Amino acid sequence: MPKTEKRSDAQGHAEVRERILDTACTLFYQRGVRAVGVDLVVEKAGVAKTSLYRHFRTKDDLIAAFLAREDADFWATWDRVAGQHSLDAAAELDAHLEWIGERVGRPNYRGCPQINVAAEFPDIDHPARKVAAAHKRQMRQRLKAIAERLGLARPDELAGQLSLLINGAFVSSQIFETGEATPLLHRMSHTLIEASRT
Amino acid sequence: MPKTEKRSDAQGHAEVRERILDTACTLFYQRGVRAVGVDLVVEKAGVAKTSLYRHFRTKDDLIAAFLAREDADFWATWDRVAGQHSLDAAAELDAHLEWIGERVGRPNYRGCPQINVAAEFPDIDHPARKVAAAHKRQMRQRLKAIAERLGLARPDELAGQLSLLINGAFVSSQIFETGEATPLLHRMSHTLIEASRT
DNA sequence: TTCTTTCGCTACAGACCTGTCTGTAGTGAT
DNA sequence: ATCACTACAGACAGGTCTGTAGCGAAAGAA
Repeated sequence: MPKTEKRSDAQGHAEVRERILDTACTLFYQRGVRAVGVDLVVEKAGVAKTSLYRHFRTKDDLIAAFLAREDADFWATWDRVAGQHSLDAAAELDAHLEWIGERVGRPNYRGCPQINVAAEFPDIDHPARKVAAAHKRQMRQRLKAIAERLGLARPDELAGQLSLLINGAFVSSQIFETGEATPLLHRMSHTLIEASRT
Repeated sequence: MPKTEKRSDAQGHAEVRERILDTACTLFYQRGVRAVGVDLVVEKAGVAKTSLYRHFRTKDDLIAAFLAREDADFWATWDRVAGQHSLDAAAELDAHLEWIGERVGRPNYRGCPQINVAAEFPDIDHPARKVAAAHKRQMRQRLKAIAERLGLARPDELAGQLSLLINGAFVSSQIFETGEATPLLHRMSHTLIEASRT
């Protein structure tokens, strides 16, 4: 049975990669990227260091893969929520602000990974920084699409405002009390949209 | 002449400390704290490593001193601007958003140092994190004082909104074009204040 | 003078970093 | 059976990190 064997091999291969990336994501996010060495990732993942360097050319590539996964997870949640409000752009935006506000209020929340990595690595040519930049561009783009569906005169302006709002929520979690973020986001968003209608 | 001698000695002593802290501030902000070793600080400052460790017990203390200086500089600018608008709270707030917006639009702007250090060091007991937390608390407190002078019903709510606004501007500089931040801050601030009057 | 302090410089200890290399075991393919 | 591939384990190279110690020079204090 060559097919199943081949499949099991490919599965094993991908599984090791997944285990490394899973571990790296948790450690990088929780402790910071520069604070975590590859030796720790290898140990916690229970793999050989050679395996890590087979799947990721350098640590920088692993960091980029970390942000790419966070990016994918973020938009997966976004798309799932968006799918529940395909007919009502205002409700969709509220729903997004709802889960974002809930997320930043979690106990172990440590900010947006994209922003954190950008803070740690000044070089904008770093592979991870390119992922981060693309993530923030897409954020503004998606918010603009919502603003257009709302029928506003200057959708890009509102998209910029909402981007600033969300990024602000990401980094302001410390100064807010539990459950304060979501209603604050909702109220600000409604105010800005209402003002944008004139 | 013991007095002048003593004075010159004390001046030299303080001058070395200043040179170290100046250099550390520039390097830490421009390249990130973890990316800069004490050897580099010592070399760029033109001092001996022993001098650095005479004035700062550990690198962590130097990082805290870095944030404390940034904090002092920030409020010095704030106070200077506030002094020009002692009679008009609305004008004062606009003026603050003006210089903050201008600052985040500068070419080498790399975000708020307090936020960046918080991203690099997860431990909230780190001496630098305490400085950062106090800085953000004071920000909200000062904004609340302005909201009170504006005669609003819920000054703390507006203070929270404005804090989020300013923090958002600090980390969103990348997605804005040159000169976009200030008018955006002004428009959002005016909208939120107007809505807060009802 | 002599004593003390601080300075810059150099060297060092011990730990950690990234990335490579060697060697061994298992597994599927031919 | 032999080849090709991947896995784990561990040692290693070469560099960097923080923090300490010893050296002589400069300069004020006695």
